[in-house]
Amino acid sequence: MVVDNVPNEDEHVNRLFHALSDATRRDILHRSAEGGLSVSRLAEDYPMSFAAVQKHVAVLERAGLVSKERRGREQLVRTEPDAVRRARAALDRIEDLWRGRVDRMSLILDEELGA
Amino acid sequence: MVVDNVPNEDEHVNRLFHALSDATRRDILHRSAEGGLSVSRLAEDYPMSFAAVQKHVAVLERAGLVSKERRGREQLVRTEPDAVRRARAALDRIEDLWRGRVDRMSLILDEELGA
DNA sequence: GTAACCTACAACCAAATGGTTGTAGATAAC
DNA sequence: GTTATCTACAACCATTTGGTTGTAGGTTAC
Repeated sequence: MVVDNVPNEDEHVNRLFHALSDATRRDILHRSAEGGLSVSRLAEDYPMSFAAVQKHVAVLERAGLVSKERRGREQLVRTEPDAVRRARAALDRIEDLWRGRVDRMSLILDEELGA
Repeated sequence: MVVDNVPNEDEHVNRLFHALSDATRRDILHRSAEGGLSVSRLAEDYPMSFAAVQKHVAVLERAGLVSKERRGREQLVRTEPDAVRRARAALDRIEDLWRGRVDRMSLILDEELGA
């Protein structure tokens, strides 16, 4: 049995892009990049229930794109720039392949295969 | 009423990231970046039916990430670099926002420490 | 203390997703 | 011409997703 509470890299990238595939979640990312917004504050601006926004934040959190910090009774959401950069790196790998940068590619492959 | 058979930008980005949120599809992208592979050729290497791979290619195609070119009885798949770049641009917007915040912060820090 | 607010989480539901098998149409090979 | 190959697409199924409402616990305000 594979230990899958320690997700592998593929699963992590899956979650990253899945989290980014929803306009509400991308908007939450944008707004939370500015500073710490509470979940209910975020929820005010979307045409859906508080619980729905809470779920969107949870998806972003599982993807590592945001983290939450408790302050009093509210939970402040802030985006994690490292995760955004990881997503970009995944796209870079695809783009590099297209450009035929085989040299950089083999380096990256080594990385990915853990060799 | 919004004309929505002409998908707006959000919908397009949704499809882009959704297409990227699956490891099989990312692998197809990687392999199709090298050159034109037929769908059945692609399908050989995945532990699923031909129809399943066909669906994955369709998802990539709807996202604009690949295009198909008929050659004889086979359909050659090749990745569209422009779409990959569009996805990166969406991430760049998020990252820019964050970087903007950091720049402002370092500015403030500079002021405080330097003045 | 009580009321109001913020969050967590469960239960439920419709729709989308990711897979399957099966059928059918074109093209290539023999 | 027949057969094999490649693709398209429909129908079906289990699971996930994205939304809802409802309940409960913690924190702040009065």
